Amino acid sequence: MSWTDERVELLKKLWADGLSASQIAAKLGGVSRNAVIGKVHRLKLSGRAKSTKSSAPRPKRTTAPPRVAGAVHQGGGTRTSAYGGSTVRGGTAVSRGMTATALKQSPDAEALVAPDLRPIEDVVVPIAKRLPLTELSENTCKWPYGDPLTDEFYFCGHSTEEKSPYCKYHGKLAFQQNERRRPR
DNA sequence: CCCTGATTCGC
DNA sequence: GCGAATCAGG
Repeated sequence: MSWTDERVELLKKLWADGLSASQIAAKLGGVSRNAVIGKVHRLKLSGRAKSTKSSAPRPKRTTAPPRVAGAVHQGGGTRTSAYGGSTVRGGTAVSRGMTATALKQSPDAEALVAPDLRPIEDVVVPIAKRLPLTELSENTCKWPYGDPLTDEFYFCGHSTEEKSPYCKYHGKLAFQQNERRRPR
């Protein structure tokens, strides 16, 4: 995505409105927050009220930072699928949830349907961050909410635990629900 | 840890 | 010019 006049105008407006770089990046789409910040600086419209620095001016770097080819940091651009084929303890929770919804015709399917995307017992899931797909990163929970075919579709977005596509709440829920399910 | 903006520098 | 990598701070 390139910086068209319109996108620059929107950037200026949102920046002036006090939105953070990542928020602006999300609204613009197709760019990372770094890209936004970089553009802001090039446009020379940084220095917005707040002063983060002042003490200890950043020393210049002498060694070039190592660059990893194909690496993706925050924000937009190339990104692997949220579903990515990654599994968690015997199957994706995503597919499990979808399967449960699709299996309504099965006699005892009711036991499968309702609870699947819901907290159980005293396990409380804090309010989801409701991130769109474009806002997910490697470390955001990819537990889906809503119907992918509607506008009401978003992801949990909490920080995930290491090596897990889900946050501690959804990783735990998926695990516990899986164990509770008794085949009869 | 999460986030923020700032900076450098390879492309 | 662009933006990832990195830094410094909250």
